[in-house]
Amino acid sequence: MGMPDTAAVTLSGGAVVTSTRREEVSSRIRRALLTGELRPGQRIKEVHLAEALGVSRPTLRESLQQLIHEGSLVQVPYKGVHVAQPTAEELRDVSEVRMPLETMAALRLARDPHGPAMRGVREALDVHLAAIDSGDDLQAHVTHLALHQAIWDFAESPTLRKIWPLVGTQVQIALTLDQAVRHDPERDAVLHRRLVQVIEEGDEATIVAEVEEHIRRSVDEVLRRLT
Amino acid sequence: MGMPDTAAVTLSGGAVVTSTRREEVSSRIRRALLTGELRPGQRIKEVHLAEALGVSRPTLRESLQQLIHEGSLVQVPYKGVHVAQPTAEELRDVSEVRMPLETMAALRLARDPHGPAMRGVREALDVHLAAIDSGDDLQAHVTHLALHQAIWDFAESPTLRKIWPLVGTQVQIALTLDQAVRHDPERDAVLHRRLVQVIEEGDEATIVAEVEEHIRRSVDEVLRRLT
DNA sequence: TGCTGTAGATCGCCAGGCAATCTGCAGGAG
DNA sequence: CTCCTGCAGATTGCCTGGCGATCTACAGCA
Repeated sequence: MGMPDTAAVTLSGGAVVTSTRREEVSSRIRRALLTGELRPGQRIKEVHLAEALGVSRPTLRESLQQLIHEGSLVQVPYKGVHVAQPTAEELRDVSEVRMPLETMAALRLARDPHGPAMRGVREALDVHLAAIDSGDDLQAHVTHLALHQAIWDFAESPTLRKIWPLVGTQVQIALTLDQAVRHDPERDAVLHRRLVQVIEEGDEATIVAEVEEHIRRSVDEVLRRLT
Repeated sequence: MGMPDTAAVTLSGGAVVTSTRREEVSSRIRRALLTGELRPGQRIKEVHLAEALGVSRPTLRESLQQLIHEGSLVQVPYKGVHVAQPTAEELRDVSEVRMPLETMAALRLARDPHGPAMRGVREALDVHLAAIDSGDDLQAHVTHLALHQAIWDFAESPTLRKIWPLVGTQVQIALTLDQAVRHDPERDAVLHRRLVQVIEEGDEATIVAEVEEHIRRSVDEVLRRLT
């Protein structure tokens, strides 16, 4: 069997290792979007980026298709690809869709408050809290997104998992803009701690209200900064 | 200006004409999935399909990435690409997510029951009814999907529009399976007529109930046939 | 009968290149 | 002086041809 060594060889590459180059490239670009290395509206030149990533242009283009479909990137024929730059309108729209779905995810989690899924979410919360304490703004940002993604992921719905990128990246891009100006990490900690706790306690009505409130608050905050 | 002749040349190509070859290929494959020309589980061989479509392999691969992301196709590294074949579990899951979203779309439409959006939905309904009357099963199938898509599209939410493919293709693949066995078109006509009418009348509670009922019924029917 | 190994098919990826299209800027008309 | 026109450079869309990696199937052997 050829599996073992394939896995062993790639252990020191970085974070997660994907089996194909294309996936690797996608992850790297996603990461760059997270860290703000690629900024909203920024133009992407294929040859340049392909070279920087050490892959051929066709392979890069396949990767870009994925990210374009997720909404992180936007493609205009013969003009090129640029990082998405959601308008206030679009952010409101995405949050409206996000509410019932994240609520659904939370309710699913609440059905087994002490199972492995909920443990995974708690863990994501802890990591986020630790990042906040450490004072590393970038890390706080990344783990913040990871916490919300964990809620979607651990809900064990393949459909929700497929939808998350569409919703998550818009949120992420908006927050990335914000990131430098980010303040009041303490409040952030309190809010997320409470969110997770409410899910664990499992009262449906409270969960619905809390998730909606959480999302609404988050969007409002971003929108206030955009205007 | 170089636009006019570009448009003129392609007038006789078929339905909608996309500016890039890649998009053209994507549409064609989507269409093939709709008509059942490509069946669930079927393996796709790149060279073969590229040749059949008259494009190069890299271009086809870019197209495939899109469809893979939409969930119509599934890619297994070094094994190849095949048409998705949702399990009963996945179909239940997708319908659970579909309910709140299609409900949201319906509620949005109901806010302006006589506006252009609702008119578009009505039109889609009429086309569907006409197809049923004509006795053309394939056309009935296609317009059925188109009607539901219209509900999502005319809700004017960019996020819903982006999510639709993820949800719609699963439904579509399931229904395609079913298509040959499809019967009782009269009942289908009644149900969809009622669905649209309920939305037009605009009572929120009724809409919520009707959409949920409609989706539940549809999924149950497909699942019954699968087992 | 069950396992191993080899050959063919297919995929992942690359290099290099050509035509179509967009963009920016210089030059001429009003 | 402003606005339009036309050209050159940059960039994308797409193609051909090809090489190594990996999977699958079948034949030979224990």
